[in-house]
Amino acid sequence: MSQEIPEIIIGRLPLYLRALKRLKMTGQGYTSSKELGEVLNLSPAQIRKDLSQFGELGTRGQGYQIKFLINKLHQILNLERTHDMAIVGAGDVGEALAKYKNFIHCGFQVTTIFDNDEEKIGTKMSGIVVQNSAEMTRVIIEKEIEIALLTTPAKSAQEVADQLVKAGIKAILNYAPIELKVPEGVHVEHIDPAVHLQKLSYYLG
Amino acid sequence: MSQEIPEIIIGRLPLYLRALKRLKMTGQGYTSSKELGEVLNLSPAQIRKDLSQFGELGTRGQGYQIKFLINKLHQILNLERTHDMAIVGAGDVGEALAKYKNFIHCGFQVTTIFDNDEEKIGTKMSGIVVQNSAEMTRVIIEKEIEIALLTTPAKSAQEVADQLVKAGIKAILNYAPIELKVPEGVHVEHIDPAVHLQKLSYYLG
DNA sequence: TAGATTGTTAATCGATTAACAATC
DNA sequence: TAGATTGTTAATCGATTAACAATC
Repeated sequence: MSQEIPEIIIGRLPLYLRALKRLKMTGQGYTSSKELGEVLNLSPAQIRKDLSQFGELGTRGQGYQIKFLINKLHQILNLERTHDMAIVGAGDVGEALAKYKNFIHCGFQVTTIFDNDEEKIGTKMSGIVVQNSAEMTRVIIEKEIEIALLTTPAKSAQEVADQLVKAGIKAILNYAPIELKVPEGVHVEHIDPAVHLQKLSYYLG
Repeated sequence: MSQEIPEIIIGRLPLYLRALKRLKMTGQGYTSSKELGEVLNLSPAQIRKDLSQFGELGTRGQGYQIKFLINKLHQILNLERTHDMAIVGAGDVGEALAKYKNFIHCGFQVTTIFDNDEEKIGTKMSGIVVQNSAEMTRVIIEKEIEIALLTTPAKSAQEVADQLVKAGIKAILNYAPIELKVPEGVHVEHIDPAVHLQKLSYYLG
């Protein structure tokens, strides 16, 4: 049935989900593409087009039932179960992510932390014992970890990514300031605050 | 001369800059759109098109002089001076950003931290005294802070953004999981790890 | 000169928007 | 029935790519 949905649409689904959860808290049962558009600064047409990729999720004349649509998005985005994640790199960024409270509430949890620094191995970070990176492949497979949060320095990021791919990881959230090479079928998202700031800086001119 | 450059192009310039700095470290003097494309997983044509928006920055037959192009991008992106930033919200995310080491090396520095929690006001976070949010407008103007890192809970984010706008802030890096409404001329970039993870999660299905 | 690579035009591709019949 | 709002088609818009003359 469903043929290849454009990545740009997949990227918007979490925003829809976030907005819907927010609207649900206000107590209302239904919303419309118009209302969602206002909340998200998107056009109603775009929202209808995006959602229609996954079937007829609304009702003409009434709009979208919030509860139903949240459920549907959970299904589509594979959020019906919690995903286990590993942090690779027990530096400041790794620590911040280990402490980050929103994850569990969004369907994710950090279960494992790796580092190659002898000083750090065996110590606890946010309640989790830091393990030796040398054990990474084995542990990832054993614990069925699905997602890696890559927080090593740029220098070693590609090497670590290669190991993660070997361990069967298909999803990497990359905090290292470098573009990673990964084979087809492995997905990488990038977060680099400096890149965002430099973009903002342009508009200060 | 230069008429309205598309935002999508501005967003790629920091990536070019990052890649160029990396190439410079290898010691080579020139690069090409082909090489940059390989490093960044972009097409050479796109890189040439993007750069040509800002004049003839390369030399036919030779490519781009790395030093010159880095300089030029610094000019374009307003990175020839350091930008002062304020963190609003002294929680875990705020703390992580206060500690983040890459900023200064990219042309940014955190000079001020605000919070409205009596317990936190007056304490130090990464060497910076947390100030009362009630003083925010005054302090931002006095210290000529240009960029705000918004790390409050979603609940208060819009209200804080409104105050920031009143204080004359034109650039906000928003870590709160909510879309902000800001007037024309104010620029917002969003960072929400959960949104990236939920996108990745789709591809695990 | 031959090889390399830019800057730029035209062609292609894909995403967004407008419009409206369907239908609650 | 009248009003509202979806799902979908067609039109528009903008971004990417291909191709090549210019030129080092």
